[in-house]
Amino acid sequence: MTEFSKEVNTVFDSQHLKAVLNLKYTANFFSALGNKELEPYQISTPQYNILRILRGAKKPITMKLVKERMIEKSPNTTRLTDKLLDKELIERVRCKEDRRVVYVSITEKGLQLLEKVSFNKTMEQIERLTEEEASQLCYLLDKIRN
Amino acid sequence: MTEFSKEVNTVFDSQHLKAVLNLKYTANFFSALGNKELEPYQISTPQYNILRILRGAKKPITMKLVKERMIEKSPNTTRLTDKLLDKELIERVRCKEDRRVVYVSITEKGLQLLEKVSFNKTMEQIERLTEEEASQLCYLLDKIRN
DNA sequence: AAATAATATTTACCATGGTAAATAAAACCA
DNA sequence: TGGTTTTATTTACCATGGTAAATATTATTT
Repeated sequence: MTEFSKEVNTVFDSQHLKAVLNLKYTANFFSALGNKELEPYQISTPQYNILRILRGAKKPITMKLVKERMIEKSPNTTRLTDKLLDKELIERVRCKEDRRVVYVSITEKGLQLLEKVSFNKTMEQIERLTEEEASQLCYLLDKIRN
Repeated sequence: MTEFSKEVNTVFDSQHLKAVLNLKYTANFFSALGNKELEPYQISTPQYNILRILRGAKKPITMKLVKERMIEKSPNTTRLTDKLLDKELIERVRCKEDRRVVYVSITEKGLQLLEKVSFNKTMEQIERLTEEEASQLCYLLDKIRN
């Protein structure tokens, strides 16, 4: 019996509701694990994601594009990039042609940090599923949402 | 192609990592949906969960027990119960024998609120899975964690 | 009995997520 | 041109999650 099912059993009955709670519980489990793995590098998961996006872009991109590529919602992007700026992991430049626009890019220091991060524990965890099971999980998650 | 997979594809390759991101994305989807469904009642999901726990207990229980039965972590329980108190949905009494202990219980008003809430949209969503698929999802989530 | 340890709860602090409003600049239009 | 609308970004506000420290009270130990 996993921890979360203590309350579940007192309250819910169907497999469906159990699945949703299990979903949240498991997502939370992985978030916590991810945070733990990033702790040595002093950045948060959303900050890490922004660095990934910037590395993937291979050139300065607008805040707008960063926001679009993030899973989470927008106005916090400024706050997150502020912190990455403080740590000199990214750079921010205002566009000369259109002064509303701000370009963001990853610095050498940022790239080096990304090199160092490896989500070993997370990998270990998710590899408890076979490749086929992982696909099956994705299928079920897509189906439950769409 | 779902929204989140835009970034996924640029960055990750294996089914496993895709599954973890899908997991977070889907959990987030359901959180947002749940918040939306509770909005008319002016309580948050964690507040709702506390009410459920208190109704389930059928008698005043200690803060300690409330915390133990919650999925999320502890010290915020005080903050959450403060808000429920403001709305007169719960009551709090300090134990006379052991003055460290605080008992919490749900009020009539709290019970009535619980009666009214129905997670229709959430139910609709999760019923896109068959009973068997829901079980399978639970199985996979348990396996990936344990 | 006094000092110390343990327990229950609260408070403080910091980072996040989400909505809405504010700001600034450009585009559009009459 | 002057006024309005749109777009890009930022700021403000509020609720949450997590860790750690503070407080209050009880239990234990010497």
